[in-house]
Amino acid sequence: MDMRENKRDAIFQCALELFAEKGYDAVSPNEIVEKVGITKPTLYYFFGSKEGLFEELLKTGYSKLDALLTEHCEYIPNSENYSEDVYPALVRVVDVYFRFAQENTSFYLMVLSMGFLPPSSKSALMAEKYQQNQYRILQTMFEEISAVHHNLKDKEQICSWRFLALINAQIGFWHRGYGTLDQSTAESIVTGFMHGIFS
Amino acid sequence: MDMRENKRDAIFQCALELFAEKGYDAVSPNEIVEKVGITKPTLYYFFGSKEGLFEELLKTGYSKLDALLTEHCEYIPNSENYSEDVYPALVRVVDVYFRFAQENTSFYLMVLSMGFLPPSSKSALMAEKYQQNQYRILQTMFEEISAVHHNLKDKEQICSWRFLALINAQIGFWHRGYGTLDQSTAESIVTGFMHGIFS
DNA sequence: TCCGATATATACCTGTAGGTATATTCGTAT
DNA sequence: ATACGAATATACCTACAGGTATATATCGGA
Repeated sequence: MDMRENKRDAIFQCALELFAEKGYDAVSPNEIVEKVGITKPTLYYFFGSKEGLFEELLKTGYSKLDALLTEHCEYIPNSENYSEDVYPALVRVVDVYFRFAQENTSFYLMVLSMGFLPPSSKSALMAEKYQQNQYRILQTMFEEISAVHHNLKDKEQICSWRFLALINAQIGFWHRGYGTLDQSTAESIVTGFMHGIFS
Repeated sequence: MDMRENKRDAIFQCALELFAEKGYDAVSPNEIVEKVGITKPTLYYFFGSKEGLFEELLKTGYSKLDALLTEHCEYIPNSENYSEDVYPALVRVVDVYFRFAQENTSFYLMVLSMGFLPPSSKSALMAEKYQQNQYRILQTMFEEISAVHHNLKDKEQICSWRFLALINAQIGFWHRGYGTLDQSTAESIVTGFMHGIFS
C-alpha cells in the first residue's frame, strides 16, 4: 500500500551497508541509487542530501543503542559483596554492545570506523556528538561505581575510555573472523578488565 | 644544493599532515600541491600517483616503527622473579608507541584512523599488510611470554590485540587533550593490563 | 659551450561526485 | 472522471578529482 516507507527503508538499508563497507567518503549517491534500483531524485526527495541521509542513519542507529545502554548501564551497589557488584554491571554493558553489534552489524561497523577517523573529516564531525554521548553514559556508570569503590576515584573517564576500547577491539576481532561475541567472551573481557590478563 | 630532496620531503610532509587531518579519501592532489606551493606535475614526477605517494608514506613510517618495535619488544624471562619480568617488557613496548606517536604524530594519527576503517576502502587495503606486521611483532612477544607463563597459553593473539587497543586508546585520548603519554601513564596502562583496574 | 638528464610550469583532458529543473505518473479523495 | 499532492524518471548542470601532453628551465659534465 504505502510504497513510501518501503523505498525509504530500502535506501536506508543499502546506504548503511555501503557506508559500512567502504566508508562515507568513498560512497557516491549514484552508487546507492544503483544498488537500490531507483534514480537519484528519489533519494533526494526523501533525504535532501547525502549528508542528510547519513545524519538520519546516525540518529536512528544511535538512538537505538543509547536506549539499550541507558536501560542496562545501571550499577546497583551490593555492599554485602563488593567484589561481585561491579562485575555483573560491566558484563551487562558488554552484552549490550555485543548484541547490538550482532543485530546491527553494518551500523556498528560504520560507527567503529569513525571512532578514530581524523577529527576534521566530515563524517567524523557529524558523528562526534553521538559518540560523546556514548562516553557520557559509560562515564556516568563508572562514577556511580567509584562512589562506592573509592580506588576508582578520578579514573572514571579513562576507565570508560579503556573499557569501550576493549569492547570495540573484540568486536573488530570478531568481525575479522577471529573471535566470538558470546556470553563467555563478555565475561572474559570484564574479568580481564577488572583483574588483569593472568586472571 | 640538491633541491630534489627538499621538494620531495616538503611534499611528503605536507601530504602526511593533510592525510592525518582529513583522511586519505578527503584529500585531493590539488590540495597537496597548493599547500606545498608547487604544481601537480612535480608531485607526479616524484610519486607517480596519489596512491604511490600514500604507499611511500606508509612504507617510510612503518619501517621506522617496526624497527623500533623489533628492537625493543624482546622478552627476557626472569625466572627468579616471575612477577617482575613481564612488566618491564610491556612497559618498553608502550614506551616505544608513546614516543613514536609523539615524534611522528601525523603519521601515527593517520595510522590510527585506518585501524578501524572499512576493510574494503582503498587506504585500508593498502595499510593492511603493515598493520598485520604490527600485530605479528606483538604476538611473537606474547608467545615468548606464554612459553614461561603458561596461563597465557592460547591467549597470545587476543592479548596482543587488546594490548594494542589499550595503547591506541590512550594515544587517541592524549590527542584529544585528555591525557599524557609519559612514563607513568605507560606504567599505569601495563599495571591495569596485568592486574586490573582496581590495582 | 653545448648536451642530456633532471626538474618544473602551463594548459589541458576525462570521468564522476553531488545535485537540480522539468516533466510525468500514481494513488486516492471527491 | 477528475483533480491534487506524493512519488519517480529524464536529462541536465557545475565543480573538481586525478592525471597527462607539451614546453621550458636548470645544471653538472664532456
